[in-house]
Amino acid sequence: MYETELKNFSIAKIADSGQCFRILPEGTGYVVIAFGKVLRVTSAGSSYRFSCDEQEFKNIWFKYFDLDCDYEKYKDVILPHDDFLKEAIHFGDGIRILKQDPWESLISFIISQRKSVKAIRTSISRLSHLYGKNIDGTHFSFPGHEILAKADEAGLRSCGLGYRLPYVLDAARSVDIGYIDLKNLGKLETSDLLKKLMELNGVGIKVASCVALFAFHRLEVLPIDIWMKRIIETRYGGHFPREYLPFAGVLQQYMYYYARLKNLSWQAFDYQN
DNA sequence: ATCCAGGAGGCCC
DNA sequence: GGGCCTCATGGA
Repeated sequence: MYETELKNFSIAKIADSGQCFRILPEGTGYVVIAFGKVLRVTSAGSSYRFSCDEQEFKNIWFKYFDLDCDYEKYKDVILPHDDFLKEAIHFGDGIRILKQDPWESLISFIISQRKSVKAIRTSISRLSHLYGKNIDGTHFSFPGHEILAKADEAGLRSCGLGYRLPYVLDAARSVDIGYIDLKNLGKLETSDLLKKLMELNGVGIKVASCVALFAFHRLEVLPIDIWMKRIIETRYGGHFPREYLPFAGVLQQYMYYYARLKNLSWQAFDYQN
């Protein structure tokens, strides 16, 4: 058990921010399944309790939650008349950009295309139960590439992958044979990282951007999904403000969370697909 | 029941 | 390079 006070940290908001799919409400708190481990998180007054010792917290979870980054500073970059971002950052205070496992992120966001966050969670949960390791009796690790590369199609189909099934298989095989070396991708410049990821069938600019942002912490990358398209179109006249570009990924996360959870209306916005 | 979802590939021009 | 069309399926 490790207990600590944390600023700008909300496990609930992070769990529902659409960047990760295996932080789930359980009991009075949340359970995080990552790196083959299970971490329980509960709030205790103004502090948080984590179900691990101090050493594990500092070795693994401190980095994962990006706790050495000060998120208060993003309030200072809001442009004078940008009430939308002001609202979004206020509403989403506590969100952080995680540093997730690149392999799990890659497969997760390949699966994510044209799926709701809820449906993505379901697919990844099934995938883990079917091919992952039993960690503690009830939670299963995300399966490694060596397992998925040899997975049977019937099993994969039962995970609800739909037309993304060959994409997942191809990616697993590409990583398994070393065509994609995830350990070394982090050394690449962002544009080269995106290019390399997009060599995979089923990985376009949006999925590559999510992996770059949520696993490789490239905060300048701006993933544009249907929600961000609507936001940019209706709130920013079709162009994401260039003043925000150096950390567009972070600001985008507040906007996405705000729009999705407030279920904003888009007036006459008719953009679809 | 009908529509939507953290999109991408394959055409065609 | 941009404009359409299609893709399988869970969730609301």
